[in-house]
Amino acid sequence: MRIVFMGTPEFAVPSLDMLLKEGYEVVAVVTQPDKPKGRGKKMCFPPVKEYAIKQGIEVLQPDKVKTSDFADKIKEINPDLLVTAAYGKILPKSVLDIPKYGCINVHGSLLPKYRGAAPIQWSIINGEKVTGITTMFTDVGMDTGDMLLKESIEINEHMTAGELHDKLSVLGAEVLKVTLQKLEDGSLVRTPQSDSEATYASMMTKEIGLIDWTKSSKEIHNLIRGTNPWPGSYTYYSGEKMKIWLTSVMSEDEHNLKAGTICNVSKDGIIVACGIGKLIIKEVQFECCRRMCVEDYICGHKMDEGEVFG
RNA sequence: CGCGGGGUGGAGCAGUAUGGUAGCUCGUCGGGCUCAUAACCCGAAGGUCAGUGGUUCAAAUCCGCUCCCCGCAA
Repeated sequence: MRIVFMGTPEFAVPSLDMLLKEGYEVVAVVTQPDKPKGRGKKMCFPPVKEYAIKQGIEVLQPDKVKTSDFADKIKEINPDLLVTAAYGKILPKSVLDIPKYGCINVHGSLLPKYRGAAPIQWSIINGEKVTGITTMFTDVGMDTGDMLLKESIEINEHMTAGELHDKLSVLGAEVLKVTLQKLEDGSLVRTPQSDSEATYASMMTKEIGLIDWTKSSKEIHNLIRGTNPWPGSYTYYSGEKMKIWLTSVMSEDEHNLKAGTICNVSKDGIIVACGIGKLIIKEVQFECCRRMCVEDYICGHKMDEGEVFG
């Protein structure tokens, strides 16, 4: 089976890897254009491109996919199937209709929940206990196509978005593998999504990471792990931006302290009063410094009880 | 050449405008106090001040270059 694989970030790499290991003929890889990245504004290849080059696969990086040029290029390649995984652009019907089997997408949530760009982060931020992978036939909407297979995975209360991402990217490859086997033996069943149950997971931005201390300790803890490692959560301490990497919920009881008040500072962590409950901060990072645990931080810095974050 | 902050005993920091004995908090080790301790008291070990070249009687400090870390921006 001739496959064109479309994907961009790290999440997509295990799926591409699986296709090759299973002996599928990946005739081209489509990925987003190179972008200047990092401190020196160096142009960087997307992870999928890095991988594809190592495997000697042709890489296409169109600026736009809703052009007849791109559709023509795919027609010329003439694949039997398109596989997408976190490609980052909505494909037009003119492209989706080209392969005889259509286009299969790997999505990092249990659809129709968390359609969109950042399902992994939002499922943690919202405190979900379970999420998973859904494979689906791609249509012209945003993750709205008919579902094929689902596999769920538990989220524990300490898991970060980064950890969940790594697990889901591997699970995604496995579910895709089974999906393709069923496609080939004709046993795939399409299940339409219930639009009324759909939710959307918008793209992550830095602003999402700003901590609102009037929320509960649990909600804040979820925000911090859901934005770890990117974009990260932060607050302000005496005018300086303070990024918070690691926390745990200390209590969920009512209290009458002002939200954001520092209750205790010790080498075990910084205890902060939230709207409801208290949170213990264990790892922080200030601008210009590397991230460090609170025990290290308080060695050379002052932070007193009664001061307020935010 | 995108902007900016850093690299100082094991950890986190001060010292750098005005060159002149290596300093603070913590940890470690030893001793003391205590029913006891993560608390307190006394003492000790531990540093080619990121590297490199230069200026100087003298460089953590001034000048040149290199390496590494981080924030913004993408």
